[in-house]
Amino acid sequence: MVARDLLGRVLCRRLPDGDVLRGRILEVEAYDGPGDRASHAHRGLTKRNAPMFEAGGIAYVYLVYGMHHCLNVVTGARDYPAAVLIRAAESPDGASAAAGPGRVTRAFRIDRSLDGAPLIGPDLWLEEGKRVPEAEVRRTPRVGVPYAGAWARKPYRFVVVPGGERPGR
DNA sequence: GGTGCGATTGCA
DNA sequence: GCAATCGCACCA
Repeated sequence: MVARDLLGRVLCRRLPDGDVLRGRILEVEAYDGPGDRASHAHRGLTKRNAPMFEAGGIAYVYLVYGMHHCLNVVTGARDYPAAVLIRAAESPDGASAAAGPGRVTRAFRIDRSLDGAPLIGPDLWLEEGKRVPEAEVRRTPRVGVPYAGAWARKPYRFVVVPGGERPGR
């Protein structure tokens, strides 16, 4: 599964001033296919979710609640809407972690100008990182989608737990 | 052309 | 517990 393989990869972002921010991905959620009721794509192609219907390898960035951006990695084939929401990553400053999709995009200065951008640079890209061992991967149901019925309970959320102990949240 | 709400966060 | 804040999906 692509979502699980994104854990540990390094999210990289070049700012307008040339500085580069990096941080390992620590938490993701998968949204898979038109039938996934938790996905923005389940009602079909719209202006907002259009990038999800493109071929994988690009970003899907949208604004939620009028104040927070969320970053997704589009993973499906063309016309098959699938994406992985980046919910948490190491903070670029290396000190703390950015936990929560809105915090990740804020820490990396990601907004809708990157919607649909290819994930192979120049402003946003992914690098290989140390693979996260299975012992440190936790699977849980997704967050914030209680309206999705049975789909809300699918264990499509992947979290890196450094010690290999205790599920997050 | 008008209205309601969300893949959230932060503060009371 | 609840307000903040706005693009856009949906209905008329």
